[in-house]
Amino acid sequence: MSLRHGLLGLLAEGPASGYDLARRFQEVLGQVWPAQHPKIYAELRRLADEGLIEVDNEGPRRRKAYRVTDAGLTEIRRWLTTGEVDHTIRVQPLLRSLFFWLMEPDDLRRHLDEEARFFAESAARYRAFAEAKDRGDYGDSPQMRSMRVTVEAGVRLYEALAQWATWAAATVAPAADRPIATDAEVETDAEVETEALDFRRVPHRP
Amino acid sequence: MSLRHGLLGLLAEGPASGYDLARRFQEVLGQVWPAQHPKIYAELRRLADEGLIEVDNEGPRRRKAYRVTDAGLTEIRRWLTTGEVDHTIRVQPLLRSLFFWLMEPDDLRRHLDEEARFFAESAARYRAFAEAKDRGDYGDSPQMRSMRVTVEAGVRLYEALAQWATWAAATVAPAADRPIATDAEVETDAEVETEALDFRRVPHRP
DNA sequence: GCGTCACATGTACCGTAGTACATGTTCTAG
DNA sequence: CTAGAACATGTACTACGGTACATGTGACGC
Repeated sequence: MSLRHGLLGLLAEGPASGYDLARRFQEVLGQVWPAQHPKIYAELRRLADEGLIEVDNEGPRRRKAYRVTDAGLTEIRRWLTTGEVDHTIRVQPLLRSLFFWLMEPDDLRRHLDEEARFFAESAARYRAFAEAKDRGDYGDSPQMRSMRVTVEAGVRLYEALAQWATWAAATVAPAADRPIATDAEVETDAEVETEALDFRRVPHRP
Repeated sequence: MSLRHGLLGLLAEGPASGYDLARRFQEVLGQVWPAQHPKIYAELRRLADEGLIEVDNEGPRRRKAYRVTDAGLTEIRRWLTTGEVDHTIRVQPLLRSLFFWLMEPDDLRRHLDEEARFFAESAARYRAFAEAKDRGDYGDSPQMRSMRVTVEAGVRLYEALAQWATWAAATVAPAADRPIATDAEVETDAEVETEALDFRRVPHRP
């Protein structure tokens, strides 16, 4: 039931259409909280039925933008302050790691290398945004400050995973032909060529 | 479709009943990959229908233990080496953090303190197990070595989250009446009173 | 001998996530 | 002026996870 509150929260920043919200979800939360447009449109209708949001304006191409109502604002605040936090972290690579003992050392090594690279790239992408934000590239609204905090979590989480994968490769399937890397050496500073995340607000084109 | 492979992987360690598997999922993966017994029993039947597992023995109280077949072993190996890795990390606290700007500073501070405490405790619990393992408390099977790797990820992930929450509290809602903590100071070494995780193999009582 | 706990397995239902498919509209580049 | 991209919204179906409910069995203490 988080999609519901995710939408409510995004709408609290300003009116947006289902299409806008789908894109924002994808850009900002793509790796962290995927949501498909069919679900978004359906949920928006339900939220509107319950009076938590209402149509703000209708634009070209059947575009329909919504805004939160007072009831909606109350609800998202209630969820944030008194709602149960779901602490499960569903990370498939962790599940897989339980079964590493079933893999051929070569396959495992290759697998962990790829994982490390992927996580390091993700971390670098998030860090690039964090740094842009800290330079002031995106202004300094309260929403931006919150997003900065979210992005920081992304950076830390992906860095942790990248370093874990590297550590795991050295621990579980040490290669004779390469030096065992230590955590310090694998700092994910990454000169990785990263396509920058676009966290800018979706412009409202009414 | 990870439950399927999770069960296959656990059964690769040795025969077990649905009940055993439910308990192991809960103990080992409770916070990371929850799975309820109804789903487990259903999936076991499906796996048996497809010939990936078969009944090993039937015990008292309708107990039915399964073991993997060769086909099942092949399948789990295939999944591990060539199956697509799902890299989404679904962490509700991250979603929530996007909306921190909607919270009262006091509520937010309280919230982040609680989160930090929770994550630190989780990290400490996993670390306690990791240390026990490193002392040799649980023997040294290949499975145990894999589990050690999984647990290491848990430790790192929860530590990262704990430090993030503490950092966020200091960044987003700094309290006038308390010093701003730095990352270094909040090392999650935690003298937290933790109930140790029980990672021992579920004994087979036929 | 009886109550209670842990063992052990299941059915039924609901809500949500994901995928495939379908459709109409405006803008822009050639 | 037309092809294609991007905008914009939806339906239908499938897979999956979670909760509630239901039932039977063996062990153990009192």
